Amino acid sequence: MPTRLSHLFLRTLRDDPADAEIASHKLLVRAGYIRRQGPGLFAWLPLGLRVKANVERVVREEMAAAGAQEVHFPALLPKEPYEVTGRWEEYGDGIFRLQDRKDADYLLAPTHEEVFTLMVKDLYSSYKDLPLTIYQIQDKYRDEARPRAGLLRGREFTMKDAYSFDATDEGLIASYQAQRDAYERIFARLGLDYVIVQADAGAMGGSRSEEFLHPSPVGEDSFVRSAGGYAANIEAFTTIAPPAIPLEGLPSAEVFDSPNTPTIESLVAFVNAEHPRADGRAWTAADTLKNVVLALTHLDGSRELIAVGLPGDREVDLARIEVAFAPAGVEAATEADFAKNKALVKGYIGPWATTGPVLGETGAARIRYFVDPRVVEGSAWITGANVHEKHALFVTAGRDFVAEGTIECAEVRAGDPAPDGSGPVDIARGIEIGHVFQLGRKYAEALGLKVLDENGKLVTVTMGSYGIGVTRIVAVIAEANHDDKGLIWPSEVAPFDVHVVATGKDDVVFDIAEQLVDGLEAAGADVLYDDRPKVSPGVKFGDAEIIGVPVILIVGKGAAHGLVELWDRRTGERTEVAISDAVDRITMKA
RNA sequence: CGGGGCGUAGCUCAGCUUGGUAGAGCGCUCGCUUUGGGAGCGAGAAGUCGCAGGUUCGAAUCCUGUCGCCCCGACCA
Repeated sequence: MPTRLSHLFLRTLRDDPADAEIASHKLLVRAGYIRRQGPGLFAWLPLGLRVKANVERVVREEMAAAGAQEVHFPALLPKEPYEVTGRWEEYGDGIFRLQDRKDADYLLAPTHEEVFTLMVKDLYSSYKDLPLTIYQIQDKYRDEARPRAGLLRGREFTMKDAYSFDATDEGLIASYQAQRDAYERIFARLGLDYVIVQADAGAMGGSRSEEFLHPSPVGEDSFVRSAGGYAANIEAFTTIAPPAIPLEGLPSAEVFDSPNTPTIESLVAFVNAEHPRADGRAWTAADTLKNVVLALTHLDGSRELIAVGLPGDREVDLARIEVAFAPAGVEAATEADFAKNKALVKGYIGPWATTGPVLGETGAARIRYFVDPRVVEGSAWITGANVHEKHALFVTAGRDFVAEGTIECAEVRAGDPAPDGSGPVDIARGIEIGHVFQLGRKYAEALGLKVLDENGKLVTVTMGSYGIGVTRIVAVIAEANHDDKGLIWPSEVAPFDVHVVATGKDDVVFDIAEQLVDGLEAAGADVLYDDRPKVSPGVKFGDAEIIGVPVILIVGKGAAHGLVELWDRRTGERTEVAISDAVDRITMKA
């Protein structure tokens, strides 16, 4: 049966909704695919549901081809499994929690590693049962601090999440590769550009992790890539450390007065004026060591001050630092923090003083100290002397101070060298549409998922988890496929194969249109039929454009002469065809 | 959580400075006309002006509080 526009639950809107910023959000609402229900919550209308179902169909087909089996878990789950793995606490405010009538704690699952693991533990106990990959397409819930951009970041969203279970490391690699390959096929079929980037695996506790990013200026993820093929999420980018310098013969550190130089800029100007370099080159911000005091908030709520040292020409990147300290939170230290720690002289902090080390657990400030990878042994810096209006020259790493370790704490810049030697990187924005993880044994260990191997020994299963954001993909496709008139769906996910528009006041056009609709349906096409009487052609054409079915068949003024028009929504091209040829032309195309 | 903005009809918004019976366009209903690019005329339905308190003879408008939403940042598999 064709879908008749006269009865379809749809109202297209002439104005952009006031709360929408990006094209996909505006158009999906205006074209009647979705409606907002609350912050980050959307209802799906008939058109939207069809597109979403098409995305899910592609995912299901490729999951099946990759040997994954579909299951379905509740979105509402008891907290216990999440307590065992620590995620009940780790998620903090990030999940929706609720109680039943007996006050037992539940959550709306943000992701399902725990219960998949437990289900496999319940049913399987032999290596012969593995490998196994199971998946579901299920709504997920996250209490996002700030939902935004319509479907791109919602608090309820549909995700395909797959989990692989293997007895061996080699098995995990194969299972991971099978999902990764499936993802490439899925995105190719959906016509979506993507870049596979190295991701930070730390938070999920795994060994290898890659994200599929769709490059887009509205994306929330920054990633870097080099012409030589390196690509990484900016949080996973690693800095090449320069070679260490032998300490012998290096000049000693010397403290100097530096009145009114609380910033890097003022300091550089001052040393160039008062302590110029012997070699004639001017000092730059990159010669200074900037020490920034941060506060970690650990899972138990305790607060720990730390310091990071990095070249003064770089800003700190808190997101990259978070990776190093996950799951602890990181924020800049407050005035109160400085007030409590007298050894930290704001504006003049350095790792070293004439009285000995200052930063570091054994230093005067008694806080842990980490440095950027560029701060290698033998590198000498201009840095704070821990006395108000005093700095020091030639403070040398490995001699005057020793850091607890190196961490990635500095911003990444376009032009920085890729760690694999493939050249300088540039920085772009992307939308995460898929993520594959080698989880390893973290969850299996915590939940006790073991199988007997061929020697009769119990071994812990190794796992992978693989996500695709289904609702997000609907938005991304809309974002990538529209013009100023409306949506333009790729045929694989379009809500209909063809949109038949009957226009005119003569009953003949409607009779001919009905026959064409029947013919198209008989040939297997999904048809949207604009059968509305007394609606002007302009309105019908406008609705066809905003709805975005790629193939439009206009039955109108030419119908009496045996002609209809084929309208390609993407190119705008209209072709007159004989009524008798119309069905074949369309179904061949589709 | 920090900064900014906004809450008035289904939607997009005006009115608020300077208090005096609630407005427009779109959409919706009915009638007539119109039918290849969001049509015309006429007649309608539709709003606790986010909420609560206060000032006042009188509050959408002024004051206080509060809730919500949007944007930027922070956060975010």
